Amino acid sequence: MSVRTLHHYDRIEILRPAAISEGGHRLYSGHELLRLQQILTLRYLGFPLAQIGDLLASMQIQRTVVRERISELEQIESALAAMVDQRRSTGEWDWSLVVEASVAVQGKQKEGGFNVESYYTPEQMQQFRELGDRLGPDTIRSIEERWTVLMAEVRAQRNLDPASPEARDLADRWNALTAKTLAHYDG
Amino acid sequence: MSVRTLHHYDRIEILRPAAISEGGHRLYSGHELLRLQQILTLRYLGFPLAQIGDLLASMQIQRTVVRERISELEQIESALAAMVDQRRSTGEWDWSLVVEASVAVQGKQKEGGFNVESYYTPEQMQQFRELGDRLGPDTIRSIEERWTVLMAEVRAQRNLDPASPEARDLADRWNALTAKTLAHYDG
DNA sequence: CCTTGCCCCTGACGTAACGTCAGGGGCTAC
DNA sequence: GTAGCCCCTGACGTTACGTCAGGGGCAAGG
Repeated sequence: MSVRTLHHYDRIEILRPAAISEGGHRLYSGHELLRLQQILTLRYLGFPLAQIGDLLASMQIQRTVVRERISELEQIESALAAMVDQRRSTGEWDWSLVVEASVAVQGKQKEGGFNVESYYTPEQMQQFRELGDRLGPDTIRSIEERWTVLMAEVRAQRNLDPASPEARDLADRWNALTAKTLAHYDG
Repeated sequence: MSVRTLHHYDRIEILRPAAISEGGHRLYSGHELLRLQQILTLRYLGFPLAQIGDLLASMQIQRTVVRERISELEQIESALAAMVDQRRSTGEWDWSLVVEASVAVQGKQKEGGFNVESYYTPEQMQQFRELGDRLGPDTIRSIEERWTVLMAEVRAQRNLDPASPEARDLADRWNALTAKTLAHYDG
């Protein structure tokens, strides 16, 4: 990376410094380095810099949504585990725990099934619509397809130990899937 | 390929049309298509267009030299074969064929061994020096290294049937070796 | 023969992703 | 405090084309 490249990314607003020193120097933190890493990956895959900002924003939203979904699943699982453990140790159902688990399952899954729509807030859906306008229908459709795959994987793994490496490495897997997804645009 | 790309390659003089019609249209033949294929390969490997013209010129010279070398080896081989065949059929040495074979071997191999220098004419060496000035010492050195490898392969294969697919496909192998060679510049 | 439609021509200017240069300032070390 | 190295900004340069405008070739069909 050259300094001029950082200037360029700053000017086109895909990577801003975390802060600017009194002397006017750009200051970057680890967060910016991570973002830079993502930018370089997308650039290597042939994306124009002008699109990369929007792509990363889109992925950031999706990532947030997936993380929320995981924590929801963890809550459901712990509620169910508490209910079953109680029954196993006492031989009796603790009906308050049963109700709590029911609320967790019903409340989180809502219409049941894995309806993607229900996991986005209205504000997020609006953001997606605006992104869709900027990126074009084909691009956004392809992104959504790939994310459906990730959703399926998350669902398939929800019975795993939340403390397992699989669960902990989800961020890494997200990166890998992102790379795989984007590789298809390049072909 | 866009028309504008062809205009561009014409302007920077790396691919000229074979002819120009009365109406001013560029006319390309199979020869130009082959050259275009080479240009696109080099471009894919990351070479700037400005260098590609010189690189192709350099390779064209080397290719000619290698082809001459092959025909020399074929002559030597046929002279030796005639000599041995004669001895095998008559039981006697035909001394005129022995002399002919000796002249072929001595005359073509000159100082003996596989001294690259001895296979270039003074004009060709001069062309190389001029190319070296334009391309820089590192580039030309790397090209020469790779071509030494090709020379070794040619030498190793000189006992093969000249009509064999190996000999006939030398042009293809040249292309493959070129691609491999150039890939190293890219790394 | 002439129009229609598609392609080609040239020159000028635009674009992406930086690099280079010039003029000026920050920071650390001796 | 000053030398040396890095950073700043703005302006212009570079590569490999793309786009646009104005004008013409050329084959098919009326």
